[in-house]
Amino acid sequence: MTTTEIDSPPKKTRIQQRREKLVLDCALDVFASFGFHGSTIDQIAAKADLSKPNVLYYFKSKEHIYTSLLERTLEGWLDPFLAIDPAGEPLSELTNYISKKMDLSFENPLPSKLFAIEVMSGAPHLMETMKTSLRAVVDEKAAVFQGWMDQNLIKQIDPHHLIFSIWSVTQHYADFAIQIECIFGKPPNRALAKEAVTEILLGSLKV
Amino acid sequence: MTTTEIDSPPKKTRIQQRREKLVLDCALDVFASFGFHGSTIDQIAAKADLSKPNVLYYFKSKEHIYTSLLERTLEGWLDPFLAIDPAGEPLSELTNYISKKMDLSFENPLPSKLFAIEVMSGAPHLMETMKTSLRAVVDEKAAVFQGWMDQNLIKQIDPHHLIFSIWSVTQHYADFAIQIECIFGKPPNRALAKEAVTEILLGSLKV
DNA sequence: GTAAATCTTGACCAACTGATCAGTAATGCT
DNA sequence: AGCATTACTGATCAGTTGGTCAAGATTTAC
Repeated sequence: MTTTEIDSPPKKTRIQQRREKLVLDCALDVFASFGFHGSTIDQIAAKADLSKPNVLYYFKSKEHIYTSLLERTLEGWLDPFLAIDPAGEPLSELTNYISKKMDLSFENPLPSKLFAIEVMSGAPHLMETMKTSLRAVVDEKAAVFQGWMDQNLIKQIDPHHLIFSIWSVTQHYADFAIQIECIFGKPPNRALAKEAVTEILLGSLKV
Repeated sequence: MTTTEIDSPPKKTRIQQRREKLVLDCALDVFASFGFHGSTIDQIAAKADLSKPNVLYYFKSKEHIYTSLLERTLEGWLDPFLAIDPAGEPLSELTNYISKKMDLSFENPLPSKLFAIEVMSGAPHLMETMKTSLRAVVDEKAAVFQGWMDQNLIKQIDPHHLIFSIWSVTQHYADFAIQIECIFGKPPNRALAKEAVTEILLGSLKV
């Protein structure tokens, strides 16, 4: 009569929780560099300091690791995007969104890289999500942007392409961090990057 | 006294030329989707309709295919960028550059994807090039942009980040073509995309 | 035509891949 | 303590990988 029966399907041990998180963290590191086909369970196991069978004790297959990782990563992915407030002041909402995305790119670039490689590999595990939920979310926010434009709060620009532009530029600082560092000869000044990017992306929206 | 002795080192047979090109074309298709580690010689051979040993007859290893491909692709890569004329009218030069990059992304997206995956995999084969020649080229054009800004022909924006933004947005239409198609439910209207992107990227530069 | 050079292939190899399994160690529970 | 569940391991397997090689087919040059 202790803590049984509640939460019947996912009765996770403490070790299970820790190990699964450990494996997913290490898997993110590997998959975000080499994609699904280019990564091996051995790489993940080595990074997690576990034996390969032990990794497969927590996830029944390589694909299960990958899909679990995609799900977990997807969870927090659209949060800043969804947080854009239709009732807020357009330019400050967009500025804030870009700021959050740039912070994410600098502090936590791996999820962005994971998605990028998945999409470039043909998106076999994300296709359905993109065609349904992602599309719905994008269309919804595009409508919000369009509303702002109709009210003449910002200039007229195709809202979908505006979203794509913001995504591509901000995530570029995650996906292409190495290239940027090579060209600068050092890691970029984050504040400067954020400022420049914001001005480039939003400068044309001011009425 | 026919066509001998000229071009002494690379005395390529007609078959050699054709086959090497065929292999590289097919390799581009494979490597641009799965990266170096995720691709196999068998995939390339199958796509080229050649046997694996036959592919290895023309390139001694998988890595030789890959590096040859990177070299060949890099050749034409920076051409539009280098073609930006310091003496030209800034906004039309930039508009023209963006137009060319967008056309490339739509018509020939694979080179962009190839580079993207290579960079995200840690750029093991491009590191030196990026730190030297690419950096030099970017710095040179950044100086040109800075010159335009100093003459007040366009507004002040950090030129390096302007270059990164243009690259990321235009190449996004190559690298993330699948995602864009999922969200639109169909391939995007190219003219509209080009127009929107140009306005977003350059709108803030108008004096 | 024919001989030399080029081209192509099937068979093969060692290393690695994802995955299984029987058995062992550690842990949790009373 | 003692027992059941959970956690972990080495050995192993079948399939795939990059790469080799000797031998045969084809093209080229004269």
